[in-house]
Amino acid sequence: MARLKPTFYRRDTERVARELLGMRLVRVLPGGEKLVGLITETEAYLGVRDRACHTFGGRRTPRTETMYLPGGHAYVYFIYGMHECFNVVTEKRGVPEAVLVRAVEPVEGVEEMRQRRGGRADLASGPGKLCQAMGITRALNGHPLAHAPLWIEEPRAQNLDLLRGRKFVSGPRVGVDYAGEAAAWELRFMLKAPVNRFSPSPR
DNA sequence: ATTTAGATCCTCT
DNA sequence: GAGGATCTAAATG
Repeated sequence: MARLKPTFYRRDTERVARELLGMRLVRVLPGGEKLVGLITETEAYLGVRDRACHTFGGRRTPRTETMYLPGGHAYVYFIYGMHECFNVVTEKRGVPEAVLVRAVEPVEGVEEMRQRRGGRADLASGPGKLCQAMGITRALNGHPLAHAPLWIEEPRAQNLDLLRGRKFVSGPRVGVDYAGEAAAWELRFMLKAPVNRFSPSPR
C-alpha cells in the first residue's frame, strides 16, 4: 500500500487533517510486529496564529523544535505527567503547524495493542491511548514518516470509496478552552461511520 | 449516564 | 512554581 509522500504533508494543515481520516497509521515494533490503526479523528493546529498551538506567536523551544521541520515528520510530546501525543508536522520548513492524531481504529496487531493497554477494551480512542497501544513515544519525535518504524499509508482499494466520500464531522478542539478565539475554531475532524466496514469495530 | 478528583512530570516563565 | 492538545476509577444522580 502506498505510503504518503512528503508532498502530502507539505500543504494546508486543515486540509491535511481532513484527508488523514481513513489513512493507515503503521507502527513496526522493535521486535518486528506490525501494528496498524485506521485514523478516525484528527485536530489541526495552525502554528503562530493559533493560540492553542505550541508554536503560537512563533514560540521556539527545545520541545517545539520539530514542528519547524518540513511536513512529514512525527512530533511526539509528553503531557500531563503520563501521556504521549502523536502529531504529524505539516507545511514547509519553518512553518510550525501540525495535526494531532486523536484516535485510530485498530485493525492489525490488535492483541498486542490490547496487552499494551493493560487488557482494557478501549484501545485507541484518544491521543494518549493510541500512543500507548501502538508504542509511540518521544523516542520517535522527529522521525520522518516515510519509512519504518512508523509511517502512514493509503488504505486498500476497498476503502477508497470511503476516502473519496470523506464523510466526517467537525467541531471545536478538545482541551483548549484557554485559547481565546481559537478555542471555538472547528479544527477537530472525526469520521462519522466506521472506516473499516470489512472488519467490524466493537459495536 | 455524567461528574469529579487524582495521578504525575515535563516544559516554560 | 504553575499548568497542561489526558486518562481512569470512583462517586454521584
